[in-house]
Amino acid sequence: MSDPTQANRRERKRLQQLDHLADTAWALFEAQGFEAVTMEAVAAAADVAKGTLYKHFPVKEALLRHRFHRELGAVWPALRDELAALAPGRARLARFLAMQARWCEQQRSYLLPYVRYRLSSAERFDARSERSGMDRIFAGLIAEGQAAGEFRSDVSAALLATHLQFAHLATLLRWLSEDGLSLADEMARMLDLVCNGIGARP
Amino acid sequence: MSDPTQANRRERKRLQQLDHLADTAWALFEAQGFEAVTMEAVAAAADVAKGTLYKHFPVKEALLRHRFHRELGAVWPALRDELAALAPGRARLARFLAMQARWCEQQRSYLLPYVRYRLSSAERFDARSERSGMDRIFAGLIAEGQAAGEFRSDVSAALLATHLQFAHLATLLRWLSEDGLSLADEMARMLDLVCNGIGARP
DNA sequence: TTGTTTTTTGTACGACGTATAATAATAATC
DNA sequence: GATTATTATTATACGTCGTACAAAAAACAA
Repeated sequence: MSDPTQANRRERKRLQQLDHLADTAWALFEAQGFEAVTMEAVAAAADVAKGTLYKHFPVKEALLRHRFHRELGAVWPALRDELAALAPGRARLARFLAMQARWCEQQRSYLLPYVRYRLSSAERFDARSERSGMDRIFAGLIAEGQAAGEFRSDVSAALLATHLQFAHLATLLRWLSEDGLSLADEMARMLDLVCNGIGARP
Repeated sequence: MSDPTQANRRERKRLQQLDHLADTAWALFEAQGFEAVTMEAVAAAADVAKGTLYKHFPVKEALLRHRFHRELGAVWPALRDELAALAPGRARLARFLAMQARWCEQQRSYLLPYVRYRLSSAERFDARSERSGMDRIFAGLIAEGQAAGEFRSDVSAALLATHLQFAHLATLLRWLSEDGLSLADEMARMLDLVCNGIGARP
């Protein structure tokens, strides 16, 4: 296991299996709904033992996460180019959130368990754990804005990003729980709150 | 059941039972730790069937919630008087958070499951559900600040309060997950972020 | 090939939370 | 005060989650 190319092969195979598991799970979710699909069913459909499934995806919501992460990864490069045309900082953030909102509207049925999962899992605070797609993107956009002087720099970019992300998740949760809200509007208001704060302008 | 005094008696008895259940549960938690105590054990210790316990406390964390709610209710009147001496808005909020931080430090071991529970339960967005102690207090402090012109009024007090509360929970979660942080400091910084936003001051 | 390490498997387990039919307790009606 | 209707409680069974672990299989190194 000292050979690096062997280790890479191993890792590539592992990633393939992750995709395989997440894909079969996704097919079941679409057919029967997230709640109705049990982990055993996913394992069976993927021709894998329960324990193996759990090893790679310790909770059911992690299957959603993998899928979303991959989807985001696929469109991110193009998105990134489009954002580059905008001023760093708030403008890019606003555009990103607007696009994200459209995507969320299509994933609405899977979003509630996912948002809950993200909110209650503390992994994002573990410095050693790899940041997920959204985490990294938020962090990047914040850091850019900070560098451009659009965001305050007396607080670390990581903390600002966390702050933004919680507000983001909270907005999603509210949108999911109440009817008749426009997600794009709510996201725009959220960004306004996060950037300007709740204090009255003097 | 049309007699209001009968209904009140009923309700009083129900509340007593809630307290009884939460108290016995709390005793077990202190003896064995939250995770180690099963719901069946709580039910047995309270001389009640499992189903009854679940009827009143649908998830284990709700037992913590009841306890915390009651504790807060006990000290709130005095706290409220003390806060009244301060200017409405940010000053009161800052003081309240500082006191809350001291209390949280004593409850640290129970706080992680509780914070996770609060974050992932969407009940606070259900307009029909009664707001919990902290919810109501945040909402009140925000509304006071809004009335005094310290907080912006182009956004509803409810939304501002939600924003604050998520930031609050996020800060708790971070404090619980990382070592060596001063909760009071983190709360102060959080309030600064919430009030002033992440945008650079012009 | 042989020996070693890592992964997968199968299965059992404890706890959560749900559901339900039978039973007890409480309120309302006569 | 006895009777009926309502509501709360009980006991129990159930499905699922997520964990644990020993046995088997696969991948790797020699």
